[in-house]
Amino acid sequence: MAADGRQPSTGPEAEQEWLAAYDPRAYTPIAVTVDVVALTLRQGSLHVLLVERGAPPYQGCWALPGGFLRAGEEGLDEAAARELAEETGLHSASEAEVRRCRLHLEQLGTYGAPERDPRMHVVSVAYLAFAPDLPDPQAGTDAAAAAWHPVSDLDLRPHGRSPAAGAPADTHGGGVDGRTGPDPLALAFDHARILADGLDRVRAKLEYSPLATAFLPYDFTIPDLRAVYEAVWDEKLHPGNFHRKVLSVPGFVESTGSTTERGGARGGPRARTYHAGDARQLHPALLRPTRDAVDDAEAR
Amino acid sequence: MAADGRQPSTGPEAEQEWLAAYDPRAYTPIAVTVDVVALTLRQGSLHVLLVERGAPPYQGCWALPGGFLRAGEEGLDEAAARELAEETGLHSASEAEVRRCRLHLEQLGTYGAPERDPRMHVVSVAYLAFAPDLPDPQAGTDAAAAAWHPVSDLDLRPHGRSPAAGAPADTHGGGVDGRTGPDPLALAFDHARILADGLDRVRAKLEYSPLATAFLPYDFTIPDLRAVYEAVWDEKLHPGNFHRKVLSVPGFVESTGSTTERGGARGGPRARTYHAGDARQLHPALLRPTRDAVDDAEAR
DNA sequence: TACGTTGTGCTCAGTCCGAGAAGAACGGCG
DNA sequence: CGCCGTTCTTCTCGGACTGAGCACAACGTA
Repeated sequence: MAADGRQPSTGPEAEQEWLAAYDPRAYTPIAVTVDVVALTLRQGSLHVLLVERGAPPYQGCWALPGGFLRAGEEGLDEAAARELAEETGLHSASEAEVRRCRLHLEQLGTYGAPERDPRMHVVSVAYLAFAPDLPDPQAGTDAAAAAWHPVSDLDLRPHGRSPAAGAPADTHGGGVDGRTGPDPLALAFDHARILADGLDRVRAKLEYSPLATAFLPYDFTIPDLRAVYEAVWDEKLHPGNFHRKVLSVPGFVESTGSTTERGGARGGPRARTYHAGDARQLHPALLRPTRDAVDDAEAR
Repeated sequence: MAADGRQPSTGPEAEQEWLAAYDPRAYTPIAVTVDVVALTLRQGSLHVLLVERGAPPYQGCWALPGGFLRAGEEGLDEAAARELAEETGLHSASEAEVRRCRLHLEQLGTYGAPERDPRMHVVSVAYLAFAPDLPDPQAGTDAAAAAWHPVSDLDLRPHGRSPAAGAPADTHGGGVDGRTGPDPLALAFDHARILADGLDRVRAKLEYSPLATAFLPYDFTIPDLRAVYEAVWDEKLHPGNFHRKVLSVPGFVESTGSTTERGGARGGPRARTYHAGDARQLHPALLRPTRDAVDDAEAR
């Protein structure tokens, strides 16, 4: 129920009294915040928008963008959209993109463990956003301390846990390409967990929803779309089969009738362009291959 | 972020000041509640646990069981489990069932529109529970006003909206069997929406997760499992193909080696018994048939 | 005992998917 | 300008899976 009105064993008078006693204003307060896991594709790899914390706790750490829900003024979806716009500078830079629905925003989950913030009990509603490649947040705005980070640079293990304790010792393929940072970035609060949940969600969502198009500009090619799937799933896909499959799913993409101006950077013919169709679900789904290995990993 | 600590354009002193100004204690308070969509199977049809409201608003209406999150004392999962136990009388009746993990509880979503409760801004974290057939909530306990209701008796359209306005005019198959109530029960607050989201979730979840077993006792037969799918999806399934499919998915069910004591109520041989396997996902998934019709309905 | 019901297993045809390959268009380089 | 490697697109083929129907045996009930 929204705010409780129960207690059936007594009359309505005691009911009113009990309700008054439960007025949260008189009790330990709870803060409600909205955090956003904003994902985009840059240079073929998945990036997440982070802000640098300027105050303790976790001062200097990177965290998901977010802020308080404005009580009585806005719903959760509005708050998430507002936070994202403030942090990316989207409001001025490319508001047209938002209007064109080139940005997907959905609720991810809510995190409310009492000890997740040392100051007080904070309930955070996390949102997941997919965006096409956006410009860097401009300095001089709210978003000065915000930046896109490659997901592979981040430490997604549970907090502060050493690799030997509990978690499998392998690096999970995050550092095989030898990126710059020797130790992966740790995130503030339980944001590593939230980000990990967001990544699970986006990986699953690409299978049965056409949301991969949200990572691309309005017009795109099938190889562009394949690059999204390959980046999110971290797997190479068979170009021919992917092409056949995408075109066979009704409502996934619609042809524009034209092609790209030039071929690929390393040669190859021009590709036909498409834009997103009107389907909200993919039937049949675009299942990802070699799920058996994933099965084994999850069963452990 | 959990509680904001940003504002990069000024120094840390202004930071502190700003943080203090955002202390939610000083602002309009927000209440956080936890509501539970508890589903079970009774006589072959899906039922949901509801409580009757004893106080305005929506006095006399049925609502989802729920209550306030106890600030600083419990997380969201704990609060949901507590509410469910209080409302069903599970704590005394069949705690063994809970211990055996015969009850599935997962977060469904969070609802925080400012006007969803007329008294104040209430953010509700909804949970979804699957349970085997539980006894009726006993009178004389917290759960006196609680009861299991067939889902098909409820009005799941958006609030107070007449069938002609906006929503399609068809009854969506909810009343074809001519059940007792002439008009379907309306739920308090936005609980019809929450329940509808829960139903969507459970229907989708049966496809790729083995959670159908959460609706059954520890030992069950394949026809029992088929009955769960048929009730949730509201579709008849092919017995032979269902049997083949369930046994072919690794980790879905494990044979106990024995059979039922008697045949079916209307004849037929004894069935072999199984219990849930250790798989957390179904590979390959158990896709539901005739999704094309669903496609059309969702495309509208 | 007869009959309808149902669990379990089988067959068969259609569809889908992974893998490979071919043809054509393109960029870059000598 | 011609060659070569790259890549978009289409095609083929064999295996796997799915939906539909059927068979048979075991069971409850009349």
